[in-house]
Amino acid sequence: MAEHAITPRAKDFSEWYNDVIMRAQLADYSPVRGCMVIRPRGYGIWELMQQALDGMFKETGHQNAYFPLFIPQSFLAKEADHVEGFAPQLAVVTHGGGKELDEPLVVRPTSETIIYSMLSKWIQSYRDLPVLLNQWCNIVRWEMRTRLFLRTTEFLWQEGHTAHATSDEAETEARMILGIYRRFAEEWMAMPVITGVKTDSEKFAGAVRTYAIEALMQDNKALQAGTSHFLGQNFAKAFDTTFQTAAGGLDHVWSTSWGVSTRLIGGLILTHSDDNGLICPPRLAPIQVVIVPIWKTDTEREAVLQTCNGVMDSLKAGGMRVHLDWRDSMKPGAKYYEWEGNGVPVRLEIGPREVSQGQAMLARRTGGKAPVRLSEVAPATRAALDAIQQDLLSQARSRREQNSVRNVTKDQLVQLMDGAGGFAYGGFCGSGTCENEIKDQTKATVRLLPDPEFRSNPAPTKCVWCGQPATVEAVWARAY
RNA sequence: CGGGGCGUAGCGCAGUCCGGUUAGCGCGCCUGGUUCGGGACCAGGAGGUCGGAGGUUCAAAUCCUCUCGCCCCGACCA
Repeated sequence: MAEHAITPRAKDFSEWYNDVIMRAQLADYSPVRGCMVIRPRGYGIWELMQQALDGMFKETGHQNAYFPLFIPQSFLAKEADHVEGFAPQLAVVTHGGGKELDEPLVVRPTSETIIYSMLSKWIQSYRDLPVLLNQWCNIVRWEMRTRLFLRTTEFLWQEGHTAHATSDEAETEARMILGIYRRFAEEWMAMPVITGVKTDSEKFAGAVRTYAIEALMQDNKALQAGTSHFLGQNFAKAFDTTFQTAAGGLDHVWSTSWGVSTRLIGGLILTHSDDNGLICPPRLAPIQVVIVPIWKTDTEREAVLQTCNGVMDSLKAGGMRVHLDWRDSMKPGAKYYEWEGNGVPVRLEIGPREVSQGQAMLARRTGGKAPVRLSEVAPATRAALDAIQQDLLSQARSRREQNSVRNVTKDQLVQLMDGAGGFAYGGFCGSGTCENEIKDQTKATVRLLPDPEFRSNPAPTKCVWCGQPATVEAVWARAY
């Protein structure tokens, strides 16, 4: 196994990010520009993410379905903002079976159009509502510049699509999903997020409102980690998705769409990892515990083997994902480095010394090594995993808070974005003029108009930029 | 599309300016042995269209022209 050297974060953060991915074998560049291969160690994380999210979607009444990859080009054009927003990013198939197609097919950049065209057939009455769908799939958005996981031409995601009888119900759905995303980010990824609504310039093409979760990465750039859109009746009108109301009238459905993608893996890396490689939060670690046996003689080998197998069994019985590294071609120290680079949260070292003392040495990826009694190895390891999960979240949260500035002035905003970066909270008049000027001069965008929980107290009264009365509070940052 | 960097063994690189035997080095890989508690060592091996095409030359990894691709920064982007 060729190991990949890791550039320190302080030297070159972008290189560090790439190096961590290569070292941990999460992904690789593909022969096709802008695309990536997700390798087993990376895909394993995605599978765990899928399981967790899918469970939450099912619990809230959603069902999975699958809609086709190809969308007639004319469908995209039916919603004006939608086509305008996505036109530059489309991959279009013009030939099939050796012939030019009558109508070009778009490789889905998102599936609203094809889904609403189908919902129009399936929905007749308010009794058919709500429709709560989700699909796990790949999508393609042509990008000028790509980065592994964070922005690739093709990526994997889930897209939820729901149709409701009332505006309020759709709004509630969009909000509820945002809560799921937040819970997932914090409880599974140990990645704290702020929630709120996007400005018009940042919202999804075709949405009435876009809600989002935003996280702050280690380099103090923001990452949009998930979005949930209240679509109003925009797509329903474009695709004539109507239903008969209880009163006998005809109305267009109210709808939502929402998604998170393999970009989350990039967020996970950028939130937790260090100069030694990946740090994977235990709940999303394909391997949570690696057991490294140590022996010299055949006699020792037998005793160690027996103990290791016993430990592995009890950890598995305790619901943990364990790997026993029984390779005899590597010294223990070399294995330590390898598994650290791979991000495995807990390592158990078991040699003759441990066997004779009835213990195992438990090393945490986040630092620290201590013996645990073999009789308590499962609960002790479980506790270590839980502690690591909690520590990662609280460390990330305090880092975010240390790099958040409240009630910034114009000068502070400029200086901050030009220097350290981070989240800048301030008053905003709401004008596109100020928003654009700030973007031009600081390269920072409004990440969110934060939800009440995240707002400053007292609320800012004046616009950071123009000094006019503030209509809302905004959070600025440079973003991925 | 602009600016910068770069394509030589699986990975990381030297050699290129100033053309000259069989193109090297480290890591990894294979075989054998000794090792084994934080990246082991010795010996012997395998592995190359020097990104591609054309040109100059007695001779090209090296010089010239064209071309393909990758990374970083920018423009752009739920």
